[in-house]
Order: sequence, then C-alpha cells, then structure tokens
Amino acid sequence: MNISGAAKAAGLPVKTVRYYADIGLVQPAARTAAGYRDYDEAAMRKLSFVGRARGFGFSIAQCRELLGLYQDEHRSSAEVKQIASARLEDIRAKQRELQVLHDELEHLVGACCGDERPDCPILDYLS
Amino acid sequence: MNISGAAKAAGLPVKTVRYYADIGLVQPAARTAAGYRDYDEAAMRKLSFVGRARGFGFSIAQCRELLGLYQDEHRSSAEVKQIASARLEDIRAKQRELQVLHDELEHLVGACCGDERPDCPILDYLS
DNA sequence: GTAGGGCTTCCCCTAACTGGAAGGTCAAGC
DNA sequence: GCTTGACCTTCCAGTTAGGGGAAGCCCTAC
Repeated sequence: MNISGAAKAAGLPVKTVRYYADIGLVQPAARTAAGYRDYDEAAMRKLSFVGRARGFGFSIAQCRELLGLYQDEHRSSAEVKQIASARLEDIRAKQRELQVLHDELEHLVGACCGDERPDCPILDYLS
Repeated sequence: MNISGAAKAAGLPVKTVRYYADIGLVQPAARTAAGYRDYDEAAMRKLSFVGRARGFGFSIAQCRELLGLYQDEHRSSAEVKQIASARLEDIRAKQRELQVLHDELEHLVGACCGDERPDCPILDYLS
C-alpha cells in the first residue's frame, strides 16, 4: 500500500504519515524500487494505533511508548496504565484550569453591557 | 525602569517582555544611551495588562486588539465584549472536547488492572 | 508520447516563547 | 584605576506536531 492508501485507511493526512516515518514513529515496511513508501498490514495497524492515541491527546513521545508496549509481548498492563493515567491527570489539570478561566470570564462578559459606551468591566479587570 | 524591573512588576519573564517589545506589542518608552530598554509607568501598565490578558488565554493578536481598545477613548464596550465572548466560546469548546476525552479515558483506565499481565483494555481500544 | 496525478526530498512557516552564545555596560569593592 | 559579577544587548536555534509549497521523478491512461 502506498502512502495515500495507508493515510486514508488510518484517517490521517499524508503529511502526517510522512512525518511519522521521518521521526521514526511508524516506518513503512519497505520502499519500492522507485523510492515510494510501502506500508504493509502491520505498519498500517501501527498508523491507526497512533492515530487513535493522538486522538486522545497523547504526545508523540507517549505514542512511541504506547506503541512499544503494544508490540511488546512481555509488557505489563501497569506500564500502559501509568501512561494513560498521566494523560488523564493532564486532562483533569487542564479542565480545572479552564473551569477557573471560564467562570471568571463568563462573569466579566456577563457584567459588560456591550453597547456604544466605552465603560467596560472586562478592561477594568485587566488593567 | 529597566527590563528586569518592568518584568518583575508585571510578573513576566524578562525574555517575554523583550519578545513583546520585538513584536511591537508593548514597546519600552525609550532606550538609554547604552541601548537599554527603558519602561515608564504607561508601558508598565500595558505590560501588566497583557500579562493578565495572556493569563486568560487570549492570543497575542487578541491582546493587541484589547490593548488597542484599552487605549482608545472612543471604544465601545461591545468591541471588547465580542473579543471576550470569542475567547469564552473557545474555552467552552475546549471543555466539551476534554470532557469527552476524560470520560473515555477514565473508563479505560478504570478497566485496566494495572498488574504484571500484558492484557490491557487500553491497548485493546487503541488497536 | 503526453497529460495528469501521485510520489519524493527539501525548506520555510506556524505560537509564544525559551535557552544559550558573544559581547557591551554598570555598580561595587579593592 | 581595575576587576568582578550581574545586568543588558542582539542574534540564532529549538520547542509541538505537523502544514504549505517548490522542484523534480514516476506511473498510468489515453
């Protein structure tokens, strides 16, 4: 399978697939005589795996670890769980942060008349 | 006031203050004979303003707009409110996205034993 | 044989800084 | 007057995870 077929199957842009090959995250199985990247079943499974992991917001480094565990018969689920838990904690931290911002900003927006006059509690708060 | 004084007063890293000057967001009032950036009261107020706006997650472009409105006597609060509302909607969109990820990932992490064995519902889900 | 699309590498661009190197400046201490 | 250390300057490179586009090779269809 050439790169566009692999990309389509994984639901990723071609540029992204090429990038993953460049950084050694998911290498094509081979190159054709003309130098085209050639993806086999296993490579395409890895691409889809990474695509889904990225969808969860795992960093490229975490995807690399997860992919390593995915291919490691002797892995422990504890290792996987630790990475996923770290990501989950990141998400929760971000949620807490956003909640604070949301509440403050919602309050300010609600307090601003939004009319022709220059008086604005939002600017007052920022200054 | 030199750059480190201005940075400290605004609660920003020196590098950031220099960056803001480079991109023309907050210029120092003058340069000393030796070429040092010199911040006056007004410049330091702008720095603090931008620092707070960035704290809300407004982009540099939005900060530039807000700063312009802040200094514009003939502004309408509607203009400010529109920028703030856009940011608020961004925050809400991000929150919705994170909530979905959180719930899915929490479910997966909860389903993973996290022991010595290789079996892992997280990897199963990603593959 | 030629037109079109797809593939390759290569380089620059994004946001908002951060780190570091090389060199000028300033204030304190001897 | 000189040194030392902290500060300042500019400039360059790197960060994340790719995106855009150019120049050039390749493959297939007509």
